[in-house]
Amino acid sequence: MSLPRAKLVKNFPGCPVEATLSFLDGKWKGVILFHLMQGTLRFNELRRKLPAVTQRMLTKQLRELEESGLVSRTVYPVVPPRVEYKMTPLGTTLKPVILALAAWGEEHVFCSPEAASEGFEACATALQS
Amino acid sequence: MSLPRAKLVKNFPGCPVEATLSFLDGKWKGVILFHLMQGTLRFNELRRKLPAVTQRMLTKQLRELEESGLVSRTVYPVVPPRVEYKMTPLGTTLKPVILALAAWGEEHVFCSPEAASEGFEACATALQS
DNA sequence: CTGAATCCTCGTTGATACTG
DNA sequence: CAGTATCAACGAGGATTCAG
Repeated sequence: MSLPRAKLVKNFPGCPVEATLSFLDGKWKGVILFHLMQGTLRFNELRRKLPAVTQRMLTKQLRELEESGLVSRTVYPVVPPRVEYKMTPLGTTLKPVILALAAWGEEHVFCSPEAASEGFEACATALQS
Repeated sequence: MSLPRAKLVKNFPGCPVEATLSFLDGKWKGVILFHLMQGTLRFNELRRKLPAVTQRMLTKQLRELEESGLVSRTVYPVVPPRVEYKMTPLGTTLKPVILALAAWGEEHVFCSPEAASEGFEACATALQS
């Protein structure tokens, strides 16, 4: 494996589970990663995927993901500005983890038809390939 | 599946990943679950496994895990008090998730020989059975 | 469109001491 | 041993405004 190691921004953890969780810290990183698994997204596209997140928070979490080396940020020098976010190669190694999280959430938490109809399951299974 | 659904303590999430993460929220739940995967543990045994956590926080996180239905708490009416914590059947369904988190942490975060020598890998693989 | 800069609140966490 | 109680501090996160 020649991938760069994930950068530990905060204190060194005492356990690998804690280590991984520290990268998903904050309230939105897991969800951001989940959506970026499906491909590159622009800033406002991400905002629409995360109806509850503040602009400020989305920016902040994205910066932290970038600093961790899980997400890359590409700025196109055009007017109006265009900024695209996508997973880095290191970020894609988190796919099995995100999928495990999503699968458990679907199986043991979600129950409403609304949630089921949003296509989480189809999305997740499609990403398994 | 006849298991009870995990109880959503806080706001209803908009995504299954967020849902699962909400159960691992707080700084220690993931690690607690990781250690309880290996079997029942008493309160002070858990404290020794989590050198950095305060007594107050450990109690709080355990209560939240109990409220979520992931961990059970058994009090033995003896002197001195004896309280045992173990995963519920629902909690054990999180094993694949915890293992995924642990595996990624080992692969992409940990690098120090000290950490490696603590037997995380051996522990995790042993639990796969 | 994609942010940065402020200000402010509220919850989480730590420290410490006490108890059955 | 396994907690509870209380106080204080910090910082994550929200609301709002300004900018290239």
